[in-house]
Amino acid sequence: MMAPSDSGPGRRRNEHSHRAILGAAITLVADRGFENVTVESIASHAGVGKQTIYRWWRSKGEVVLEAINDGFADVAAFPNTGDIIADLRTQMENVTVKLATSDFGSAYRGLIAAAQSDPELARKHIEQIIEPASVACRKRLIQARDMGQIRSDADVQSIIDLLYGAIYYRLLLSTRPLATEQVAQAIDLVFDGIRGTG
Amino acid sequence: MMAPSDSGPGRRRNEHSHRAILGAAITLVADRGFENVTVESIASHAGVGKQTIYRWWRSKGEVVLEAINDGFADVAAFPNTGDIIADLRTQMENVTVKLATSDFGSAYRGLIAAAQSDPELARKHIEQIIEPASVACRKRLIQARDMGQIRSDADVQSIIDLLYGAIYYRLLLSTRPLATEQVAQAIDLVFDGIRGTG
Amino acid sequence: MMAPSDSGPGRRRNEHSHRAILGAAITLVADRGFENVTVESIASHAGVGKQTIYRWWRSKGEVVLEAINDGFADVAAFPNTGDIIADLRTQMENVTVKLATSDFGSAYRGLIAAAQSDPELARKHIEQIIEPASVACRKRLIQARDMGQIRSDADVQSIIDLLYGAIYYRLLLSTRPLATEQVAQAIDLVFDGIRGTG
Amino acid sequence: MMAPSDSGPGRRRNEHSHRAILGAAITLVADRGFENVTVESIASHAGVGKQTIYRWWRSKGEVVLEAINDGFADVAAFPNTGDIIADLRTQMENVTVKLATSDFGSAYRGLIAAAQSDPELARKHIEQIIEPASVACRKRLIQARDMGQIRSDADVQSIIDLLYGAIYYRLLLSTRPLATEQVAQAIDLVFDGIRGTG
DNA sequence: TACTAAACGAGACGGTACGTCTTGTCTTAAA
DNA sequence: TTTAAGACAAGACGTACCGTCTCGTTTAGTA
Repeated sequence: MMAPSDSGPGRRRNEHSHRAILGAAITLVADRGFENVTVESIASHAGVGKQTIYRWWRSKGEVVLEAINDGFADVAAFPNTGDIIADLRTQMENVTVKLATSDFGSAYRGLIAAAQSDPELARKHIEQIIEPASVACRKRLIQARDMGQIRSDADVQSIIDLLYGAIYYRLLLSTRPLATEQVAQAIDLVFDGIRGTG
Repeated sequence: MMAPSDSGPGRRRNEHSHRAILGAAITLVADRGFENVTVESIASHAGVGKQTIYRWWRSKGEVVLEAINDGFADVAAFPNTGDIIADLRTQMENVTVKLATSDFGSAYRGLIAAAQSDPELARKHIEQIIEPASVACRKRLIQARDMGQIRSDADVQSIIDLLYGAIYYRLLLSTRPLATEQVAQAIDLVFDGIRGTG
Repeated sequence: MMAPSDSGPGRRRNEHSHRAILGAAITLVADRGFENVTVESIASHAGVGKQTIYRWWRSKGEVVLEAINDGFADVAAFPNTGDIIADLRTQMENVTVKLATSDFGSAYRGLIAAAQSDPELARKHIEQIIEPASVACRKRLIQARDMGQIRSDADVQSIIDLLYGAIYYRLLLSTRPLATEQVAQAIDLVFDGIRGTG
Repeated sequence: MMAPSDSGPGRRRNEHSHRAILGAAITLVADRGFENVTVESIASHAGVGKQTIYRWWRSKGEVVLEAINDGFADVAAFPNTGDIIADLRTQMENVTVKLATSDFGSAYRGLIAAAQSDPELARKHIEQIIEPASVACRKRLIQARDMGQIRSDADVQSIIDLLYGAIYYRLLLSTRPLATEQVAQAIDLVFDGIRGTG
């Protein structure tokens, strides 16, 4: 999403159309799957001209990225109860539940697929979704490490890759449904490897 | 790829065309990226009619799947030196190196992306690539567990998901290049969690 | 249709297939219209390989030409009662009735259409259908002229073109159905112009 | 050709492309023959997308119909000198000369052939070309009949069918070239049959 | 009784065009 | 000046047939 012109002459961006586009995108992607949604179908569903979409987004993928990013709002805050193991478990479960929601998960899979051949979209995906989650997780892990809750020699980024890797692997590469219990087992194994003496 | 008719009347499948198609697919995907390759371009590069592709494969994705599967041949055999930690490290490193090969890795990313919106292709990907690797890994882990090299209460499938998850996460969701050292760090963490008393 | 090899070793032409092909051609053309019939559909309907059709005919048009030529057999003989006016009227009515038969007429229209862009087919059509009819008509007209039944200065070929022209014009270029009464009116006008003093 | 939207929003039809398409159609049909021209070749010759052709015409045949109709403009007006015989002779000669022009005649033969298997195209051909010519001829004949120049009991439609039939018969079903002298002979015969006492 | 040769049903092959779809851009009239 | 509508050039889609080319089998004559 581009920044709206903050001032100057000319008609301002129509917020109603903006929301209608994001809404149509999410609805259509849920209905037909990411690949079967076209910019034209989003435009006609939103009662908007195609040009209005191309004016503010580079592609269908970026529309969906913005819509999905909104949807991740409720798992943005990393819990901090003082118990790192419990907090990681909570957060990973929240993320898993979110992704296991079939409409949302399927839209997100479509977005990730689109990003494989669109480096700019990939960059924005990392920047807006992956990195923030990673940073929050890293911050919490470092705090825990400082408190001795996890081993001081464990590489923080590797822990993050293991935790999220287990979830995304099941999201993208498994015929089995993504379930919290399964993910929990993998997480527990990581806990066993990283537990500190504190 | 369909099974060739074993007998009966009619002209036989042209193996030269078969190989030319797989070759053209790999070359083109490496050159232009999966999304920018069309069935038409594969056909014309292979000196073949489009129908000959559609006769034997359902889509571009399935052609690339067959070509990629051939390419995985040299990491199919799971090492077995008796030392599970060393064997896992070797295998994961081999897989990582394979996927880090930019042409191959990029083709494979395209295939995985295509499979997100084509359940039949996803099924074949799992069946022909993911499952065999998973089965080989499981077999080796169970043997190691029986020998006491890894904890008897560790869930084998979870271990597999963690190991492969860490690799695929970096392949699909990272701007950083996929490197063996990085993957190795994650693997070591898993080892710490699963090491047995043997 | 090509001539069969007159001697030598080798399997002889299969007359059953020959008839099955002509039959399938007529049936299919009647069912779907000339343009919607393919060599493949004739072959599969006749239970015959495509090559067997291409071995004996140059194209779909030539298969249909042979089938149609068979169908014209019953209007081949020109009546000769001594009264040229009555004979012409009889013959033109027979031809009209034949062409007004919807299956036959529609197949024949398809053949004429195909001949517009296939000079070889056009040549064979003229040679096998148009010319024989023309020759028979010419012979009868000349005999009548010699008997003084038609004007001696009337150009015979022009009479033929007028008579057949009126029929074919209605067959090929009219939305109105081809009917004997209508054709008869035109013929009568020609009679008025050519009547002799005998 | 469809009627343009009379108003409302949206880009207007591009008249330059419209003319380029008709021009390319005529040129190509003259060059290669109707059957060897494809919608794709018209599009690429006209520097136009295929969709722009399919947006305004149902088929190649309808493009050519429009182009041919333009070409008939100079024989649209039926002469009226007061002498019906002379006028008919003039008009029939003009039409013959037009159709004998090899490019134009060959394009028109292709159109008539296409119309044999496309009832909608046939309807438009009749409506836009055959009927107007027929109506003009009928009007002139009725005026002549009223003036006693032709027999009052002659069926006007039959006269028209004879005159045009003789021309089209030679256009579509003869190996001999279409020539005015030949057509003239047939017309004279009709004149002999219809001449009135005026 | 073999051998040779042609025709057969089946069906894969390299091509070409089809008519449809979607892309991202451009043009218009209304608000 | 932005909007919705919608035409535009481009080009890939997957399908249908084309006419040719194997296949392995069947049928007739030589030999």
